[in-house]
Amino acid sequence: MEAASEGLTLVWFREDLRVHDHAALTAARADGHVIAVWVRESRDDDGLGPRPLGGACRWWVHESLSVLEEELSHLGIPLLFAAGESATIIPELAGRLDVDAVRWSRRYAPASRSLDGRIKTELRNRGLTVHSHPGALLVEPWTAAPQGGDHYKVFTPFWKAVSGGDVGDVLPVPVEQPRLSTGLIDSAQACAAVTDLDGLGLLDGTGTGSGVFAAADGPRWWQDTISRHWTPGLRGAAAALEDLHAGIDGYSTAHDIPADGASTSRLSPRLRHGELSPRQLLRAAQTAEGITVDDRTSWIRQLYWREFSWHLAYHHPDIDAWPIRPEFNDFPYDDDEGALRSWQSGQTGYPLVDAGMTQLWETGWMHNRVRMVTASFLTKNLLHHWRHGEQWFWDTLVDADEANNPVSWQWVAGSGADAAPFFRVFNPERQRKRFDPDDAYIDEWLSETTDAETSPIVDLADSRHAALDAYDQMKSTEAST
DNA sequence: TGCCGCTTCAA
DNA sequence: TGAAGCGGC
Repeated sequence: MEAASEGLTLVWFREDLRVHDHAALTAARADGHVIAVWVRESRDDDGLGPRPLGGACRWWVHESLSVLEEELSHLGIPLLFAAGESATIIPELAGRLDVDAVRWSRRYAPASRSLDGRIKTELRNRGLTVHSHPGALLVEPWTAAPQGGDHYKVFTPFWKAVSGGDVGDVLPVPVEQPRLSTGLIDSAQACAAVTDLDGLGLLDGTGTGSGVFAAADGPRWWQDTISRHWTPGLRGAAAALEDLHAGIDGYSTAHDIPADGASTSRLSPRLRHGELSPRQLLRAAQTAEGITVDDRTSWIRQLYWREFSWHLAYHHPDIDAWPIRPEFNDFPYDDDEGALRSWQSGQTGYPLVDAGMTQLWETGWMHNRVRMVTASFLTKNLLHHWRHGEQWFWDTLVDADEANNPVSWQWVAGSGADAAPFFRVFNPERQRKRFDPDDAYIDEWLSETTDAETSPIVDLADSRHAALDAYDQMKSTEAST
């Protein structure tokens, strides 16, 4: 092991809000001392950078950052906050702090990778050492490809090819460092973009699409409600990890049941914000005792669905805006504004859909099976473009990420590479009977009065036929061009 | 990781 | 009359 020198490294935290299993932080500590920064990034003129956070994620990140600041402080590492364009802020901070190196965990969305590449070049031109480290994924997207193809388009071959590989060991929390001089922090704060956590404005407003509710409930109400259901940051993540065994046990049969219980592990926001690493979860799942092969395998499979989504997102720029199958550009969507509002506010008259949309609004999270049902309802029964649903989920889910969210919507809408055939239209009444036969989930989220007062906004059989007609119309457009 | 309508066949 | 099996969408 290398002896620690007096080097100073700036570690740029992004979607990796943890101090364990953090390759960039570990490497930086091995080189000497560390100062950390998190930037609320706005996209530059070229549209580079991460997709602006939705409302629910802004709340989560605000809370999680305040915990991360504490955790880093226990290690003697100051965490700086800044808002603006990272292409300007990171080099300026590196200069003012006079660091020797800059390190970060890789991100994989094309617009973010381009920005990171640009920043890396700029820093190297100034003579700094720069390293990006893996950590957000088990499989680097450029390392897996089928024979004669550039990337996998179907999950099962991807899963067979990449699962079972060695992912290495979980890294421990680095050892504490001596306090850095206050003069150093002062020089960073001379940078105009540097602020404190509240100064980032993450809690201002409720997000782009949530005006639907804002008028009735006021802008703070939403965050206050969501916050009753989650504890972002270290303690919450550790508790979620302790529940992992219960989450895996019985998973292969129970994961389709939306009613509250131990049927799902609710780890998605932890992964989204990097409070837990996929490697750590994989290791924990592999070593959990008293678990059947079926349960273990189907749980780990879900981890790899996330990998597959990022694999697709890496290879498809603008996956949140354009269909992977281009013929869906000609799909005759209806896009009725009132229908969208009814869906968003859980007033479609179909209890499973309305319960799901209510759970989303109240908690920032929705059970996966219900996500599929509500998404099918919007894109097929209401004939809305999947992008509108994707944007609503982006704004309201605490686990919305740039890959899973658009890829899953495209999967349901039929425009994805490995998508469900379009004619698979979920029937929300039938799904309700199959997966919530005792109304446990419905009763959890819908009051009897709302349930009874709302009459269905569309007929299931008629709207299903209309969707199949629209699909035929798209195909005939395709055939004639 | 469907749904529907049709057919068959046993009560 | 309805469960069960299928093929088409």
